[in-house]
Amino acid sequence: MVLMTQRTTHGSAEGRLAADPIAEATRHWQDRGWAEAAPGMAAITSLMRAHQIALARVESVLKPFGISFARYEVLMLLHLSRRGSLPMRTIGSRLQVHQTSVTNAVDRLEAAKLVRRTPHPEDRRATLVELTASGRRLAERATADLNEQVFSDPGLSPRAVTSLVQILGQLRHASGDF
Amino acid sequence: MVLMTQRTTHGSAEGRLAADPIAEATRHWQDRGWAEAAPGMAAITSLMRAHQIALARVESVLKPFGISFARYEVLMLLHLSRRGSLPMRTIGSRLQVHQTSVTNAVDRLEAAKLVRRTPHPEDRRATLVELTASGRRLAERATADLNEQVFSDPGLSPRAVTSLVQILGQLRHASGDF
DNA sequence: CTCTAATACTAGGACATCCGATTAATTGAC
DNA sequence: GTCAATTAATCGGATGTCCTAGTATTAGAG
Repeated sequence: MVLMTQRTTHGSAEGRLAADPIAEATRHWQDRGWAEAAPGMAAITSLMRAHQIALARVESVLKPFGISFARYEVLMLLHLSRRGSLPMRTIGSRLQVHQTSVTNAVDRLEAAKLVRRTPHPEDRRATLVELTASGRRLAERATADLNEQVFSDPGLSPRAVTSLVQILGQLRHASGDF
Repeated sequence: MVLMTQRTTHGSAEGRLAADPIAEATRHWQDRGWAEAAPGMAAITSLMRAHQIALARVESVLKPFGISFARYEVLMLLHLSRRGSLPMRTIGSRLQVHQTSVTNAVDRLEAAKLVRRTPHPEDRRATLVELTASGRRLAERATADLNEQVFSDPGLSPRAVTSLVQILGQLRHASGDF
């Protein structure tokens, strides 16, 4: 997930920490005459790696609850909705994932009795996904832990956090995310 | 991948574009008394979504070459190495992925004759992965396309790109990535 | 009202990732 | 030197994501 590099181990004794893989990749790009694309490569590669790190942190907190981040998102989407229920289709749109991923997540959540599938009253093609009492409890407890263990201290200064959200917002906007 | 929100469709005529899902999530967090964790939640959620977008862009460029980004990374790692070959183990360390993911990627690359497995001359436990001529050509062509279609214009101003790399660098560093 | 087009979901398959367990080979301690 | 601990790979299994159908059901055109 980090794209080439060169963990320079030359340095001193007992293999001191490797250099930043992304800085090394940038150097490679420049040496090969791709200087114009180097910053973009570094940005995207950083994004991939940071995502991997953040996801791992989040999943480790959710692990005790027996759910993945994907399933947590479905749970919270329902939890924060007025009725505590939404059509499958809507869940996919809000989370921006493929329909089949929703089917998959809901299958597992339903097996764990955290949600329940109900026929949509007005559209017989559709299925409503409804939070169960235990699903709601789990969503609240998981959020408390996530807020405490990850979101309250994401590993960046408040300024950096704001800046990051702003920049990624630009990127998302440029891709029609909103 | 975006965590709750509420695609406000209230507005005007023909359902105007939804509001930013992450801004909405932030509002929900604040309304529920989780203000302290809201920025971190927004940052991590933005990261997840931006990653998804960036990955999709990259994969669409690589698709014609018949490889995924994961396999492209392995190819480039070998391409940029001195000998054009590396032990499986090293590939996993550089890319920061599990050993089994490397086995998986190399299996597919080898099936496509883009790399070749060779016994390590000094350590019989290890296996060297070596780039084939066609693997090297593909790496160069894929990089040319990636540089041109994605990295040269990642969807952010040069200033934002620099800032992003810097901030994600902090985050990676805080997680011991380098 | 009827028939085609669009929509909602599920099924099955391809990939990628991680984890735990297993096999083979190398290291290091006594 | 010999044996336990460590290290390198692979295998099988669980998840998650996307894609391509395929099945219902609803909507819209005529």
